[in-house]
Amino acid sequence: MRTETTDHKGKLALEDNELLFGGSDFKKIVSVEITEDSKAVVYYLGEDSKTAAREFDFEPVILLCEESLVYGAKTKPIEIKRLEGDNFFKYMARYASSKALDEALKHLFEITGYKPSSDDAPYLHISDPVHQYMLTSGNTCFKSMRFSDLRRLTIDIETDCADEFDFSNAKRESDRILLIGAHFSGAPGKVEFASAKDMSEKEMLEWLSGIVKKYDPDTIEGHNIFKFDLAYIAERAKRHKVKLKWGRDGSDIKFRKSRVQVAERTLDYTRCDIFGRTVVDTWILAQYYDVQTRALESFNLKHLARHFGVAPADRVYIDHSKIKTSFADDYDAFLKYNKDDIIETAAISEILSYGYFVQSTIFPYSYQNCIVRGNATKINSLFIREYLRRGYSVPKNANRGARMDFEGGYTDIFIEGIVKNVGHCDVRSLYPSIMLTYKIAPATETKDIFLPMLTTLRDYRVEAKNMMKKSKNGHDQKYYGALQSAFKVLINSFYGYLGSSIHNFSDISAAAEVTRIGRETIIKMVNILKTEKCRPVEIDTDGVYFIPPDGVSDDEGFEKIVAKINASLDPGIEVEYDGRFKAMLSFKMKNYALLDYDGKLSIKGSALKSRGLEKYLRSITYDMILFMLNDESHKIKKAFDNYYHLIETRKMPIDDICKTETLTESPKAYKLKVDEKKRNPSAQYELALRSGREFQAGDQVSFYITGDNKRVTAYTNCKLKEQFDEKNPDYNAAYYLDKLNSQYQKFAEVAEVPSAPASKGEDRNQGELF
DNA sequence: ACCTGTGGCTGATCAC
DNA sequence: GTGATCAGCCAC
Repeated sequence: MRTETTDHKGKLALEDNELLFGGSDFKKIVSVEITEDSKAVVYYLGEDSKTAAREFDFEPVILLCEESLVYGAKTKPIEIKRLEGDNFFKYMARYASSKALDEALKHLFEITGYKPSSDDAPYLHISDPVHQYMLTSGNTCFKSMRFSDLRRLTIDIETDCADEFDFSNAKRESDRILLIGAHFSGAPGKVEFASAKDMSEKEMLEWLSGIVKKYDPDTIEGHNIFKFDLAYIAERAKRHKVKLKWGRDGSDIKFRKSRVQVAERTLDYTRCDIFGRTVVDTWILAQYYDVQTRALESFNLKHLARHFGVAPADRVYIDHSKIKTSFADDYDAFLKYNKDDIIETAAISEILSYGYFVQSTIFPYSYQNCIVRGNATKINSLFIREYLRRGYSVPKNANRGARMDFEGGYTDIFIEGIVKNVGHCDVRSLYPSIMLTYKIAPATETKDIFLPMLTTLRDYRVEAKNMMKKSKNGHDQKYYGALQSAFKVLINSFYGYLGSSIHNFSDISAAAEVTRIGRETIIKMVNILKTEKCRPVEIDTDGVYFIPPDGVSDDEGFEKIVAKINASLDPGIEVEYDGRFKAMLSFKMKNYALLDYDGKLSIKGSALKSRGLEKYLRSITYDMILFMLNDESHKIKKAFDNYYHLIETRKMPIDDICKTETLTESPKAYKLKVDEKKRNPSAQYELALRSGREFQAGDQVSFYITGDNKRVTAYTNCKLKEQFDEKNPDYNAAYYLDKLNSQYQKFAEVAEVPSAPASKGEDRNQGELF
């Protein structure tokens, strides 16, 4: 392993590690596809910077627990291999073609009664042929490539439909595409247009197909491209009988309904596959990003561009309801608007997709699937790839069906209220460190690759971080940054993989052991802190906030305390001092706010900063906490009165009043449940159903409450934000004032301010306003 | 068709 | 009113 050296492009020569990057040395692959006549087409970046293709026979395999399972099928395998060891899947049958394999699958279903997709089947068929080919060949995408080598085409369309998110409008005769903009990464900053001003819609679609052919992109990218642009384009193409032959083999683009899991959310979308290319949707990338950071207020492009600081200085914004007028009356602004959208999308994509580009060099999945598949699923493929490479049998999941629960991290709160001079320390990578230190790995993982892989990842991450620091140019710095954070994601997913119950090597009792040691470790930390006369404030899983003894008020003092903790913990378990804070509001478990010595406030926890909270409530919460931590509680009342007045007179803007919620299931699924009394009705779904628009799981709905009583039933007294009329504000002031008041009351005790704010000299008790 | 885990807080709804 | 339950969001 040449981890110290770099190749001619300055990349770490990590890619030689077969455990992580697969056993093939086929470099610069940009895409792998399987054809109907069972050929694997490998597209790669050739010496002349042009994309070339090589074809191989695709001989699909199937794993069996018994050799005899395939006896008697119409087609015979060309090879049956006995895999070593005694894991459940002991035989690998190889077939001459996909067609032959299909016959075998049919036979297997007939004799076992299990479908290939069943977890209980006595055979294992990897249904994604591209994945299977990569898995068995050891190929992965993008090895020895730079992100800038990717040929990326970013597109965005403007249409004259009334609802910018509803592609179903495309079905209407009257609807049409007004503009298509396209940006190729090889010509940064340049956007080409096809406009309804000088082309028919049919010609515009043909123009776009021409652009795809001309630039031969590896990726086609866009914001909300799955749910809007491609769906709309396909619908209009159907109408004009235009074929969208965008595939590298000249094939049509293909659609199918799919879903992607993003933490607790499931997003429905229409997946689009283009032969030899990858579709990248920044909307989906932003969803993943938000799970890690919880920093996004909205997933619209305007908001994202501002968040990532990529909005052009002279950015043109057009209210979507005015798109048509702008097209007719202010065409230059219209073009600039589309161009800005595209430039921003390309920039956001570069930031958010880099990590998946790096992942693609590791996992035997297409770039597209590296984006939409979960981490545990991807990690699973590493084990299977390596087991098969060694000719070793593969276990079947031990926990199927019966889900076992196990205990997680320890969380506690010792002091509630405002505290000053608080330090924080945490165990560096708690769960991975526990797995490595105490050698916890899946029981079924007999070839002993789980921990070595984890060690390698950890070492590589350290190295990537060093390289990042040493980098002399922005490009390298970004690359190593993406690399180290991709490693971090993987490292952290190993524990989740153990605890999952659906993968081949997952092992819940091992996961339970990891968390048990985790709890033991953090309790030990707290006890040492107490011995050192510190007062713990709040702990959560791997870290502690604590007040030091009197007299300790600088980093050195805190570091000494942390050193004491480290001295008592097992080698391999390292505690890091993570900084100190001027003041802290310890509110509830997992809910607190920190004021640092630069005066910056950071807020954590769903009770204090949830997107489910209306903006004005988030805002007053922030104000109150900031005042409290700065010893300016006397200012709270005035702020409260301001908010109160704005709501009372309905001058508070609707953006601050409305609530935005994500539909976690489709309105149809919701309605079924409500009808069967399996769930309660709720406003966002009722509005989605009433709107007439086709909402899907993962879509967001912004709405507000109407009526004049503070105790109205929300789902019968609500309107979409779009229905709001500024000139005739009809939100329920009493309802929102009551919420304002409750929020105030929550903090009144902590802040030691009057418990009943008198806004207009009225008498109020217990915070009751009405 | 898709899936890393547990723990905690809050608001909305409904049965009692 | 109160408690139970669910859904949604968030911390780690």
